[in-house]
Amino acid sequence: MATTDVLTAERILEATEEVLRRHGPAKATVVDVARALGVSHGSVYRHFRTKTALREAVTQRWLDRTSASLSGVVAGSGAPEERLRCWLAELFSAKRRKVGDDPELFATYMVLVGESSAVVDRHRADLTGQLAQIIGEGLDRGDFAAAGATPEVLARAVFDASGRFHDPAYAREWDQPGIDAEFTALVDLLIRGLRAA
Amino acid sequence: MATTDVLTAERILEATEEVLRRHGPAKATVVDVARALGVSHGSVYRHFRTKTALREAVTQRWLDRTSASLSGVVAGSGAPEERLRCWLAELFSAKRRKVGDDPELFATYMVLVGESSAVVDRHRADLTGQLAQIIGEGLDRGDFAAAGATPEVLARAVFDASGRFHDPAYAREWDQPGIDAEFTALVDLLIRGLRAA
DNA sequence: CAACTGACAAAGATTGAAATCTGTCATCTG
DNA sequence: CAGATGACAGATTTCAATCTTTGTCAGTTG
Repeated sequence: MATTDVLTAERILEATEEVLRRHGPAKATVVDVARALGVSHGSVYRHFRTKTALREAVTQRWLDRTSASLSGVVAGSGAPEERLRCWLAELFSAKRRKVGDDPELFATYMVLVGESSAVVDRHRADLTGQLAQIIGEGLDRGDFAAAGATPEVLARAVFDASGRFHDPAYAREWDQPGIDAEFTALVDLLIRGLRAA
Repeated sequence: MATTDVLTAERILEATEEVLRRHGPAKATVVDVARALGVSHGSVYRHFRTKTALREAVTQRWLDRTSASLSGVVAGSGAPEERLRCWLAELFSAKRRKVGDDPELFATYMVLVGESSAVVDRHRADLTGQLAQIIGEGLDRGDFAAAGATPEVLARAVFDASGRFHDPAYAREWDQPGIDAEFTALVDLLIRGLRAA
């Protein structure tokens, strides 16, 4: 069976996720990953130059799963305003689901995210790119008014403004009562700011 | 001289700030504070029940200085829109000045702030109260449109939305090039969202 | 010969005994 | 007698010895 006897980067990433889930970020060693795969740790180093590179690859995979799940909303067929609302709601709810379902695993990924700012910057660029796509369509259709700004600048502003509802630094506030009302108030304010006068 | 021979809470707070500045948050002990004042550490405990209470009081003093410096803008006489812009700019620049002038002291206060969430909640309530004051006036004058929301809800939305430019968690991004343009883009978006249709 | 192994040096983490700190309180002092 | 002291117990921190991990590479295996 090719999936169990050829050592690929993919299989290593899978095993690393499992080890991280079991042991947490502090105690997950390269030797643990190798043991889980039944190989020597030297073999892992053939696919990832350093432990840091391995951790970054795992982090990227995790973040990319979020980006991918949102790209469906970008490609959707509704009005831009509705898709923007939906995109922000989906981002918030996806993050909230991740913390709620497995807080320890989420904490693990928060540590990894804190370590690899380049990967995070890329993820942020992905997401603001998706936002810029939606906002750009809104401008083209005349639903939104740019007021001198490009879709990219507006996307970045919307992304920053909604940080409290997707930045993991605020995760412990996401189950407080009233959070949904605060989210709605913020999104309403942003959408009114984008709308054509 | 009353300022040097009577042991007051105020003098203890002053000495604590000095000790924190010198030693940092991890190595600042109650005995250090007492030594700086020339008293025994038992005397410090007469004014603050625990070391935690002392740290919280110092943190509150520090945060209150920011609130106080902004209240001038709230009480100002310009148009609400201009005062809101000015308030946000002043908050951002005050925070930025604090990191820039003495990064180590700022890091010290970031540790303290992370410890005492109740004090931070109060500070946030102070600041959103100031914002609500300005926004409320804007609504009264007809410069702003509520769209069904109270000044408090809008204030909270504006405060959350501008988090990247005042939350210490983002401090390391505050000297990146382009940050001022991003700040302006965000504030423009928020103000357009608040304006009467 | 491409993929893997495992012994190894250097870097980093763990541990537990000793030192320091927090918070209390019986006692002292002006 | 209000306010300050300092000795003390228990909690926390430090530090150095020891053990684990990372990353390399000469050598093995299919």
